[in-house]
Amino acid sequence: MKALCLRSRLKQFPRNNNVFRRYISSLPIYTDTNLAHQLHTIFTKNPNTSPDDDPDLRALAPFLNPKLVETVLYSFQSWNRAHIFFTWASNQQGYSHTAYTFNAVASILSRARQIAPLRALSVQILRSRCPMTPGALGFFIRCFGGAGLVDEANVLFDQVQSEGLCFPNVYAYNCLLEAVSKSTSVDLVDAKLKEMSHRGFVLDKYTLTPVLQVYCNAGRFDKAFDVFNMISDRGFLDGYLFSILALGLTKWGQVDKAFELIEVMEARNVGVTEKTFIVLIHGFVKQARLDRALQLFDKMKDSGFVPDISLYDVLIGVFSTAKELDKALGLYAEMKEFKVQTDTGIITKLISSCRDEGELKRLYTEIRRDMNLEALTMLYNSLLTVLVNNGSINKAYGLLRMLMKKGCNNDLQGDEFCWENDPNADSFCVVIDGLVKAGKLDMAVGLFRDMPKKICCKPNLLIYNNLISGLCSSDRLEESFEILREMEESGLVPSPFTHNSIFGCLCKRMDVAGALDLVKKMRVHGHDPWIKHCTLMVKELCKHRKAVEACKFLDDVVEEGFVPDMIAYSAALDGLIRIKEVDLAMELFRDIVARGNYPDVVAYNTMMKGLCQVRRVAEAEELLNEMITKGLVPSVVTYNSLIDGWCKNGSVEAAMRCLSEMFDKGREPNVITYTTLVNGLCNAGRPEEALAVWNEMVAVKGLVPGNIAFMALVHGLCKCGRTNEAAVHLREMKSRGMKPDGYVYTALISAFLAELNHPSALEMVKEMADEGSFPGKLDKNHAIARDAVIQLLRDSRTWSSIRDLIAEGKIPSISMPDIESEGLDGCIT
DNA sequence: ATAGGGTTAG
Repeated sequence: MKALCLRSRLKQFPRNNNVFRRYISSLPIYTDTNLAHQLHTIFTKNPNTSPDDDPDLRALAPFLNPKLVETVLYSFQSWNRAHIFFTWASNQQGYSHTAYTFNAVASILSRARQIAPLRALSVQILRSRCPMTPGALGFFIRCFGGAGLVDEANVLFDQVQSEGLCFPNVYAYNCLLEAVSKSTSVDLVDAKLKEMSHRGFVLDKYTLTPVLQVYCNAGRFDKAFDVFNMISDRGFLDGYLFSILALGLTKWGQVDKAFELIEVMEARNVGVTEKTFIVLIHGFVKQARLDRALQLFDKMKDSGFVPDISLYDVLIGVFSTAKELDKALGLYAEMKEFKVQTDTGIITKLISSCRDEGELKRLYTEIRRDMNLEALTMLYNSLLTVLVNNGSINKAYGLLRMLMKKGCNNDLQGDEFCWENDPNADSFCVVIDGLVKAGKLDMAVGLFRDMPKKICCKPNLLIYNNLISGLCSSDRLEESFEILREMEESGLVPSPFTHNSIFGCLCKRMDVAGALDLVKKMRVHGHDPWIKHCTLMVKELCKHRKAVEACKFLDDVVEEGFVPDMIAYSAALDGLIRIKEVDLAMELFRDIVARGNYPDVVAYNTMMKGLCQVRRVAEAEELLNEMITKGLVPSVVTYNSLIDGWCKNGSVEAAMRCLSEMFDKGREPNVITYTTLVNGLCNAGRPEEALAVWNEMVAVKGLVPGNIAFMALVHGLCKCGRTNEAAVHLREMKSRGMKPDGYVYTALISAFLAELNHPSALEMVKEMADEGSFPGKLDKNHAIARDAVIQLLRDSRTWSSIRDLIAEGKIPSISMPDIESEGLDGCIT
């Protein structure tokens, strides 16, 4: 009894040494204050020496007794000291812990949430075989429950019984149930309830409350309502039990039922506590039931409670995501009425409730006085963001510039805002980013240069990255390097994005040496160069017929330890093929596997195209078989390339066969397939079949031919001498809004001239001239067009029209001397 | 607050 008394008195003391010392000196005789003090001092002051080596401790050990140990345990501020002392005491000869010393250390460890030592303690208490009263067991179990060690509590509860150390009473059971109450262990609860009734225990309120809690946690409302009714029948019902049930229902989405329960409480005059209101409103909001949340919120106020800031915060938060500024402001006004102190979180939510500039300004006028400088800057930055997102980048820029002018005051003309705050780095970030996105790089750089040299405006990584990336996209590489240098000097570490922005720019410029230098630097930073930039380098080099250099670049990148992917290699393959280095391409293609990549369908397509173009269709066919063997599925592109190859190789039959096979294989031919065939058939002098194929594409397959397809057909028909049909398709093409180019017109004109149909040829020249499609001097078709014009000038039916076109400048590229030299000066006035 | 690049038709 005395020990219990002592413990509870000790617990009231804050863990403060002076207070403790004063207390120690007032202790009654039965505790040796001097001893307790000495032990406390030794364990506090020598944290580094092992207690076992301490001669002073060895001297004190024989005087240990449970009461002393308990006193000393509670005297430590740190759980760790207490634990060390407890362990030391455990090992002293002649001393044994009692349930009370175990409980003392258990409560200390539990409060400090020291799970592992607590677990060890449950083993130790069993091993020590110390007997305990049901009350002591209950206390111990509650320590475990408080630390969340539900299973351990349960096991221990059973073991102390089977070992005969304790026979639990209702209180001990209740403690166990309380420990279990945070869990969803319905089975465990049921088992314990059964045990209790077997033993003839009367279930009281403290039994049934945790039981209800567990049923609610597990969503077992059938059982929960049974228990609830049982509690009600026994007359135990109170607001707390209602709130457990209501909150459980809420957590399981049954908001309406929870709300009904509150109404029942009101009807029965069971007071709903403030905490219940708060917890339920939060729960309703979490369940996205703003309607009920607001209803309950009103009830709460009707009951005379002043809602706390957390409720205003969460409700304003909902209105803020819905962008309902008015409703958010309504709550805010109410909050002020209740004199609830606002905070930054709420101000932030109000700011993000604003949809546009107007709303931000309104908000500013309404809550200006409640905002501190930090909040003002936030509002200001929101305004800048809104402006930037609405495309008013100039306005955002202007505002920021205005703010940068010190002594910003009420005279700011034309603006209702009065900013007395300073912009911060975020302000600049928003505007610089906006300027970069709007392509106003010079302004962005200028603003960056003018950033005030203050800590709050120190450019951050995002600013540097955005600026460097913007400059790089505009090929302003030198400035990017300069800014990168400044960035590093300022102590910021470039991110992979920073380096890759510059790397991409170097690749776009085809600066192979520069790119490789940077890759070396990046490797030091542990940054991978983005392969898409390597691919870009390859593409650009290939565009300039430098496919060999591209391959070398890829090799060098590999040398640095970064292996490009198949896409980069495919680009290189294509580049080699474009400069007719098919054998080199083949070599690379075979080498790719050795580099750890597997050629994919696109790579095969590229290779096959290359072979077909140099009439090595048989090899292309071999590749087709190879890819199928490797489990790759040929695409429409694959077949299209092959069809083209066969057509150009004189085997139109094979191409046609392929077309029907495509259907079988489920690779639906597309416009390109048909166009290729139309072209091939016309070249083979088979216009009827070409028209049939065309018809199948349009009428049967419902495909929509584009510019190139139409031009192939028109050109092909001209070639076959089907000029009139060609002209019909030209009409159709134009009626569908497509614009034929000089190539097609020239074909038609030549064809009409060949048929000696000068009037029709003239029509075509007119159309071509009217559309400004007359082939320029550098155009392959220029000579043909010019010859046609000359021929038409020689014909009395057509010459005057041609003369007019020349006079109007619609045939600009035919120079006078050209015509005069033909001796036709009489035709031109 | 950050990926997405390679292949086919006159």
